[in-house]
Amino acid sequence: MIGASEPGKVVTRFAPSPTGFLHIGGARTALFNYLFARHHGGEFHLRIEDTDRARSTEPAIAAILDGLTWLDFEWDGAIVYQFARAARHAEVAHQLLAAGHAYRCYASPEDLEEMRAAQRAAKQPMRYDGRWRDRTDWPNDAPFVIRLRAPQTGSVTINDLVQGPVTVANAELDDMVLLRSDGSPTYMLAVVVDDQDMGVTHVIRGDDHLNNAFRQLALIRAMGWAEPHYAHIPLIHGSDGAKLSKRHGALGVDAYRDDLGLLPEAVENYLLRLGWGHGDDEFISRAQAVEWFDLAGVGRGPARFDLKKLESVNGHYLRAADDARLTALIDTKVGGVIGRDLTADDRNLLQRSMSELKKRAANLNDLASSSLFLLRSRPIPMDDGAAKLLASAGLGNLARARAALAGVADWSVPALETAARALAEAEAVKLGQIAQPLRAAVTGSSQSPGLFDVMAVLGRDEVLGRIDDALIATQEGASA
RNA sequence: GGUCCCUUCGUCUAGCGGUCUAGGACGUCGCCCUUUCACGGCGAAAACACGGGUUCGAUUCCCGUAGGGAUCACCA
Repeated sequence: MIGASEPGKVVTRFAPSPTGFLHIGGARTALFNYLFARHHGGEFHLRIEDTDRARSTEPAIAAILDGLTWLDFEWDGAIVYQFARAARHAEVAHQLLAAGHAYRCYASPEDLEEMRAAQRAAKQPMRYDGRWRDRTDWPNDAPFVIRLRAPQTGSVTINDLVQGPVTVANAELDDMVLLRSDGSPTYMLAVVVDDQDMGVTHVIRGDDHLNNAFRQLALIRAMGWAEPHYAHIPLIHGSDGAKLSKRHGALGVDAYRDDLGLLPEAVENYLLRLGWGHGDDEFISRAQAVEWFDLAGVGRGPARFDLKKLESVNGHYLRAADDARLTALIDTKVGGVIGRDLTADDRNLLQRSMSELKKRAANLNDLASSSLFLLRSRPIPMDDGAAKLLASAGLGNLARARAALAGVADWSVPALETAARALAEAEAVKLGQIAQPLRAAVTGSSQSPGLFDVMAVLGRDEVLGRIDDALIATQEGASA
């Protein structure tokens, strides 16, 4: 036993193959395992299935751990590396062989390919035909594999916690390979032995493994081990209903963080609601998720991935997030664009604007780009909308607005607004006639947070300076 | 193709025989708020795949059909 556990305690595990990044489907499987374990006060373990030496990589392992850590799915105990346990797997295979529950098969890959070709031609199901099942006339030095002597009659029913009772006839299953001719264990053997040794009580995984469960059960029964509970959750599909691929956002979770600028709690909440629901609740905290999560509520059909909804959920969490945290999260993004490290003053400026900025952003990238105008040095760049506003407003209005603002003694939001409104009234124009050109001059854009809020945070000198910049630029543009 | 599984608005879902004139959310559209954009508020269009049963009564139970998915390696 390598996974410490008390009798009756729930033990789950997440067991990814380190052949690539932690993708969104894997993250959801991890989430469900994590939540189920925590809900029952049990343990959540992590096992890296690195038996495929050709495809397993160190960077992939690092990416998986990084993703789980970012999502805050804290695992219990030490990480189990499957490859390191190969000797134990082989030991079980030989135990089975000695007990007569497994046998040597000397069929070569070519023999088997020939067999399958014949089955294909005859439109028969392609299954190992058991040709070595009862033979003992073993060639001396020929390589062989060890196959499980699986039951051939009757049927097996799994009471899957998600799928319900599922029955498969044993005749549908063939004798799977346990130990390869080079002595290495197959996945089927390794999974069963590791789950057993780790004390896993609930196997929660993608439903691409549902068929495997029946064969694994045969192995478990041959060993006389305790049978775990199974829960096979449907895979996530792309927006077109096809299997999730890179086209639909089957990215590593690091891409959700770095490229899409999403918050981990948003990704978690979205993943939780994908295939599972709790009444009409849309926003569910970690604590609530732990309290409410159950496997029976997981849908049996594949759910489609919807980036729009994920972004919407992210917007919700962004608006709820702490201003200092958000400021820290966009720090390097912003610094990269303006071409310098942020100063303490910069950060202070960002943080004081954050409550307004975050209402307008769906992700951290939007948040960072919408905050740039605060930190840019004069003269700040004008976008097309701003240039158009300034050109049509004319010099007079902007100059009069500047004069009105310059006369404001107390540089506060209400005082600035009062001054602008007074000017609009005196000129007999709508406030927008005054505010829009000002917005363009001060923010370089036709869209921004509340103008008076912006002016208040930027300060008198900076605001008047920016207006002067715009006046000069407009004058030059008009005379050119 | 064999086996297994699934099927409520475009999408995620609520519903677990009568509460359904089928609820919520995203998206879409309209209105309000308003100095812009957002946020927020209000409202609209939008679904029980189809056909048989069972039942006094089916979105809910059963069986077909269609559609979708998973899987059939000395890969995991």
